[in-house]
This record gives sequence, structure tokens and C-alpha cells, in this order.
Amino acid sequence: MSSGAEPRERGGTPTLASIAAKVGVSINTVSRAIRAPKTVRPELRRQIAEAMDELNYVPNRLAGGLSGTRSDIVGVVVTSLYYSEFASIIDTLQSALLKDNLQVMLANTRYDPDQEITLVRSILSWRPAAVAIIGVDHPAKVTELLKSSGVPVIEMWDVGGGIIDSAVGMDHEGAGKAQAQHIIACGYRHLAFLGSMRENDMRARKRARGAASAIAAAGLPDLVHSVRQEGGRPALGEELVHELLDHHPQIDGIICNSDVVAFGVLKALHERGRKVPDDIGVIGFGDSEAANYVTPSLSTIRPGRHRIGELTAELIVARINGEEPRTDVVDWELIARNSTRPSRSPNR
Amino acid sequence: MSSGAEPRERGGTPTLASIAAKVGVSINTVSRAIRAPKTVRPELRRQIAEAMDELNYVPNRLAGGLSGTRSDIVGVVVTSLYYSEFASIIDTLQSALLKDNLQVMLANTRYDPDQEITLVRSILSWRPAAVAIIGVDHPAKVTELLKSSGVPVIEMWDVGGGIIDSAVGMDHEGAGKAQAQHIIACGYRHLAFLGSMRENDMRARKRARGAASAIAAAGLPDLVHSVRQEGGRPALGEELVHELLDHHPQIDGIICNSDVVAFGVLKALHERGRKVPDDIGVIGFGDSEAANYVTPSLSTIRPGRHRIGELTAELIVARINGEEPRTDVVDWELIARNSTRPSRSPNR
DNA sequence: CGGCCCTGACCCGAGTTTGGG
DNA sequence: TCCCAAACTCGGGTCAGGGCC
Repeated sequence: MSSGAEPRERGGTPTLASIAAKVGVSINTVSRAIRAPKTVRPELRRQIAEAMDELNYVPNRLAGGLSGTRSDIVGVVVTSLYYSEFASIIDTLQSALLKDNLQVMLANTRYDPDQEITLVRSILSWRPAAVAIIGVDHPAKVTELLKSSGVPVIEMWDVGGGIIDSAVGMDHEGAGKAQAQHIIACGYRHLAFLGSMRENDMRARKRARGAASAIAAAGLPDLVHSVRQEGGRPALGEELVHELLDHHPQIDGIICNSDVVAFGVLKALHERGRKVPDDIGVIGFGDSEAANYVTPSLSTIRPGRHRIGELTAELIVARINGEEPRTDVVDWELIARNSTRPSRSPNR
Repeated sequence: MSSGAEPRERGGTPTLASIAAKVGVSINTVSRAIRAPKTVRPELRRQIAEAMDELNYVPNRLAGGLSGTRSDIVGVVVTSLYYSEFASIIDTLQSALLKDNLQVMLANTRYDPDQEITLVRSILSWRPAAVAIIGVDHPAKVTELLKSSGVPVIEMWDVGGGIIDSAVGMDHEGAGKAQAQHIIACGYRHLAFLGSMRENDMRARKRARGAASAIAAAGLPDLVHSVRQEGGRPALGEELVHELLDHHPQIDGIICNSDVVAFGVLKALHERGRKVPDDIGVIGFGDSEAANYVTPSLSTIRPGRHRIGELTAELIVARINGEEPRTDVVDWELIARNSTRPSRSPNR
């Protein structure tokens, strides 16, 4: 127990051969007893099961995957994990995959494209049965690797553009447009887009673009951007609001790129004495667990996180079983709370 | 691209043999070119690298793991993922393991002991180089499987009791005691413990026990429990507060089992017209990102999540390299904010 | 003779060892 | 000495076939 120095103690872990020797049958019979129990006599089967239990036998799936059909690994590549939507997606996804005995192998790129290439290569080296990856915009090498691997690929969270194989996501540009339309419908006129905007977060860019187009369509002054190339945190929201209002005091509506940033925005506005929602409106994105519990409660967009995880799992299994690739678009929902004035026009 | 039906297209994925054939050398020269470049002529090496790139060669680590020394997989078993501390731990852990080319294989038990047995067995079937698992209290079969596997095991989050191999965690009983001591120091006298308390969440039980002992030591009335066997959500906090105050109107201090539950508690207290922190004090656990942004801001315990992830990664690498098992205790910190009155006595 | 139950031989793809030019 | 190749290893899947009732 004490030393992990030896690579693996010779003969330490039991194999099919250990069981076979113990029961007095061939390796092959033991193998069949596991994979196709009906082909083995019940009495023998019982003895084998007993021996396996006694020796704490655990099959070596590396060996199984090598020789065989599939590896039962699903590679999951996300761009962030903490303070992010993706923890929820992974949660749902992995528990759905459990039914099919598929194991999740996790990688987190942290929005670094070089890291993404490395990690995708690394995931592929385990010969996964499928790969689920956040986003539809990847470095060319990633697309090439995934395509040439022949493995089913499900792109998650976003949709649109050139899908590698299959996709399950939402329309981010539409969501950004809806954020702006809601805040316009509430009577705010001088709008800003605020939050984290990392270079490779295409979803954030799409939402900003959607918001800008809605504002142009409404004939309002141009959307002011107050963004920074770093992850979203509440403190970032505070900093950006101060910066924003120092330069653009006329702003009366803030479209946030995420709820966590909006939390900081609400706090900073309170400190500056700007009343929400009377003087200024705020809308978030994500519907985080605390959105309904800050003061005032936060209007936001609720993406179908759970649904995305579920559908991705379904699609993975379908693709493994040879069904055709497809793209599923998941709905989001606008949740109007108290950080925006009541609007007359219907949501969405 | 369209059909995933065939197990794996014969000859589809390039192997060492494909490269060897293309360049006109033996398989094993290619293998050496990868693992020990110095043993291969530079010119040949260049040709091989070229061929690998052209064919999008990705080594098969199943095969590597089978034949060899290690599998480079680290199994990570958590009890929950969404709305939990563990997303952060996994985040840190996996990015630290990246440096050593170790891949995270993820499993989520959702506090189900049967699931835990299944998942640990499943993880072990991949012959991981190490296993990191939440908690120190496991079903007997899990302990047995892990012990007999001979794989280094790092138990995370909690410490104390019979450690299987190594552990990195915090003292939950001490944290619970500190929650109570703080709230007592702030002058509250009639205390309740409130939140999620799943049967197999031993950490929650330990914190409750710690709180109870601090209260007994202070000679105050017994801790009132208002808990339920389900996951923590803000709405649960709301429900439990109403239930609690209907039966125990004298309560003037609430110790919450998690911040998300505390968010609901604050809201419900506001609705009932009980002033926080004047009439009643509230303390959370976890220091979630929103804790400083609800109204009033939430006093809480900040566990060393990041540190736990880091130390676990370090310990995994150390154990793989044959260093001795050890147990690291990570500090937590009491963060006093505005949901409790200012206290005279020093924290902790 | 047919079906049931079992076995031997070979395969997967890379790591490792040995020995030879 | 440097570079390379053949042969064998890991553990289980697969296929063809054999003995027995």
C-alpha cells in the first residue's frame, strides 16, 4: 500500500487468466461469462462470479478498447468550468451517458486555442467513441483532427456556421437581440454592452452583435461597449460600470454578458446612487442560481442548459449507433425580474 | 463522415505501421522517433514527423497504457457538480494535471453509495495512474476496491478518520464550530442549523455537529435543526425558513449549510419583515461568487477550494513518482460581512 | 446429428528487449 | 558506436472449430 514506485506490481491485479486458473476453465470461457452469460452453464457462471468477487476483479478496459469495437470513452472539451454554464451541462451529460456505460474524459481549454489543439489531440489519443466540444468555432487544426479521426463529434452550446458533424446549442445572436429588445421595450434608450469578452469567446461576440443590430433597428444611439479580455467575475462588473459611467454618464441601460458580472454592476450602481430599475435598467445572461436573490432581482436570459446536456447525450448515443448527424437548436427564455422596469410589449 | 455505424473503419486511423510504411522504416523506429528522438537520425526523424503530420497521426494511448508502465488517466470521483464547490476543485485539479500529461476521467455519484461503487469500479477498469475522490467516508466495497487496486488514492475535501492512502481537505467540524462561534460572538442566542443534509453528505453532518458542540460549550439553548434530504437550492432556504420560524419564532441566528441556501434564507427573512442583521443573523458556507453581492452581503466560511485542487494535483504526481502517502489539511477562512452584526471578539 | 458448452489461436497497437549490421 | 529490425509483452475480443450428450 505504501509504495507507488513500482510501475504496477507484477501479477498484482487479477486478470481473466487469474480467474480462469482459479476456477479451472479457459480464459475465454471467463470472458464469455461476462459478455454473453447465456453461453455459459449457470453453475460455472456462479463459480466464476464468485471468483471474480473474491479477487476483486476489475476488467481492463484499456485492453477491451484496444482489441475491440469501441472504447466507451466520451471526450468532453469545455472552455471553462468554474463560474460557468458548463458545469451544469457536464453534470447532465455525464449522468445521462452513465446509462450506456460511457465514461466522460474531461478537458478544459480556458479559451486558449493552442490548448484546444493539444487537448483535442490528447482526447483523440484515447480513441473515444465520441467527442463533445463547446462551440462551433475552432482552430483549423482542431477541425481537421476531429474530421479525420472519423469519430462522431457533437458541438455544444452554440450553433450555426460550419458544423463538423452534429450540434446542440442555442442562437446566441438571437439571445443578444432579445436582451436589447427587452431593455428597449422597458423604455431605456442609451445602452451599453458590458462584461467579459475574451478573444475566442465567439458566443459573447455573437450576443453583442445581436444586441447592436436590435439597437440599430430601433434607431437608437450606438451601443457603447465596456468589455475586457478576461473571465467574468462580479468585481469586473463593478470596475467596468465605474469606467463606463465616468465616460458615458447618459447611459440608462446595461446589457451584461453574464449574470455574475451583472451582480457587480448592480452593486456599483447602488453605490453610485443610480436607482435600478428607475434610473437605469440592467439585464444579465445565464440565469445563475443567485439571479433571483440579489437586490433588485436580475432580469436575464435563461439558456436551456439542462436540455443541451440531455440532447447531447442522446445524440452521442444515436451517432454511435450509426444514426445520421443532426443539429438541434435549443430554446432560451427571457426572465423579466426587477432590474428592468415593467415593459408593455410582450417579451421576445 | 456520415456513418458511425462501422465499429471503426478498417485501416482508417493511422498507426505506427502506417507511418513506418510511408517512410520505409520499421514500426519500432517510428516509435523511437517519438519517445527517444536522439536515437534516430535527424533526417529520418524529420521525414517521420512529416508523415505523422500529413496522416494526422494520433498515438493510441489505449495500446500504450496496456503494454506499459502507466495509463496517464486520473479518475476523479465527485458527489455533485452543479451548484457545488467541486466544479472549482476539478477546474484547478485538471489544469494542474495537464503539465504532467495526465487526463481526467470524471464521475459524479450524486451522493448515491451504490452509484459510488459502480463508478469506482468503472474508473478502476481504466487502470488509472491515480484516483481522486471526494470525502473520506465511503461504502466498504469502495474502500476495498480502491485498496486492492494498488492505485494511489487521494481523498479530497474532508480529512480525518481512516484515510485509504492520502488526503487533502479541511476540518468540517471545525468550520461548523466557527460558524456557531462567530454568530454567538455577534450576540445571537437562539440558533438554528438550516439547509440540505443528504444522508451520505458526511461533511454537512460534521459541520452541524461542530456547530452543536460550540453552542453547548457556550451554554446556549440547543441547536434547532431545519434540514431536508435533498440538494441545496435557494428555494429550499426559503421553504425551510418559513417552516422554522412558524415553529420556533424565537430563533435569532441561522447557520446555513451552504451559501445558495442562505440566499433563499435572506430573501424569506426580508419578506417576513425580519431585519438582518439587527433582528436575526445569518451565516453561510462556501463563499460563492454571489455572497458579497446579495443584500445584505453574506457572512460565510471560505474553504480553500483552489488550494485543495492544487495540492491534490501535487500529491497525485508525488504518489505516482513513489513518494509516501500523506494528509494535508487546508485552511478555511471566516469572512464576516453584513448578514451578521459586528462582533467584538476576534474571528476564529 | 444438432445443439450446447467450451477451447486454441490469432488480433488489436504500442512499448520493450535483444541482437545484428 | 550508432542505428535499426524482429520478436515478444500487455489483457481481453473474436472466430473457427472440437468434444460431448
